[in-house]
Amino acid sequence: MYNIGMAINVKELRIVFMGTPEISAGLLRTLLDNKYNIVAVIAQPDKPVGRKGILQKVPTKVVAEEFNVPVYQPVKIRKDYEFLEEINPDLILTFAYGQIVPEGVLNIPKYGCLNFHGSLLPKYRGAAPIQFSLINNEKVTGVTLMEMIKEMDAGKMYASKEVVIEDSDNSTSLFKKIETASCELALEKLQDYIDGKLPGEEQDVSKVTFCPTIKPEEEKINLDLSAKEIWGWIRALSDEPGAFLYLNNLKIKIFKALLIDDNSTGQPGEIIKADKSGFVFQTKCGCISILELQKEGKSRMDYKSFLNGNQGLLGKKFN
RNA sequence: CGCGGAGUAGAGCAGUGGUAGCUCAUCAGGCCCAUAACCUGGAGGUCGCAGCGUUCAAAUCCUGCCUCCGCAA
Repeated sequence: MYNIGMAINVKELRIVFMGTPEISAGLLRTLLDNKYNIVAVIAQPDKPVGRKGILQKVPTKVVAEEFNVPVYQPVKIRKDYEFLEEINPDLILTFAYGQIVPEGVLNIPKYGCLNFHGSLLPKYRGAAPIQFSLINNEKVTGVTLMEMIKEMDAGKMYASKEVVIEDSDNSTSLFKKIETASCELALEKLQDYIDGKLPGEEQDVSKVTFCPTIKPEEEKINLDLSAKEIWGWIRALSDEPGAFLYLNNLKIKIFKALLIDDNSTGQPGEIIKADKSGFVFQTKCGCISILELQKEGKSRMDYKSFLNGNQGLLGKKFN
């Protein structure tokens, strides 16, 4: 559709990269390592991090500075994007930027705006696709290279790459896998896109699902759910921020667990085993074996260490 | 100065003034068809750092600092 017959190397195009977190920084680094001409990086403003509230550079900014690429961090891109006109990009790539990109921006680059989305669209449009693929115990997810349009995550899909979810995966490992897949997808398909070889496929509206951001109150494990669903939440919230339950009024974060069975019934939250052979609690339907956890005020530890210092838990209940 | 918890053997904890203890792990030996089970014995800590603080006596009280963690942002 663009310049067919006239070879244009994607690496010669002026590309603006928009993204903020670690996963985005990984893709940015790959593009820079492969000599893509990133002329600017747009990221969320730096935010205070940690107990002390120290201002920390966002991950994409760190990478950009390493390669001497100018960084822009508008508080509201919706209102503040005239600087892009001067940069005059040919193409904009976005991956987990964190703000809605206004239509005014979408119209600037001649080759348009592409987004990397961490799911196989049309499933899991929205903010937390990677976490929700775990919450819903998906076996396969992936990353989709898509056209950005006004409606969020609704544009044409140009290419995608599948990622297999193992039982041992959690959010941290799955983010890493998606990051790797995104890098491969970029290197394999961006040139094809520029060459006009990717027609793009409209999303099947009947198959669209959405995933909202996870609210802090959802980090508390809901004992009305089945063991399988709880297991999904534990994996989705691990290693950060950690799904938790209360035991004796103390917050216990569960970082790693196993689904032991998904049909036994009993008192939800009751600890039915607490010895060397395991630390298991019952749910409404099935039970879960805790492998790594953290008591509030303490650091993360394996279940054997925890039980060593916290004896007599058999029969007690999480709530 | 946002609130709070904690730093004692490799790990998890107890120990709020008087010669440092428990559980697990570890090592040696024993029992057993066998064992992650059980029995016996051993090794392993200047009790986060500093004050040459208070005291006849400090892990324990006081002062300052460092580090880790939960919450709030």
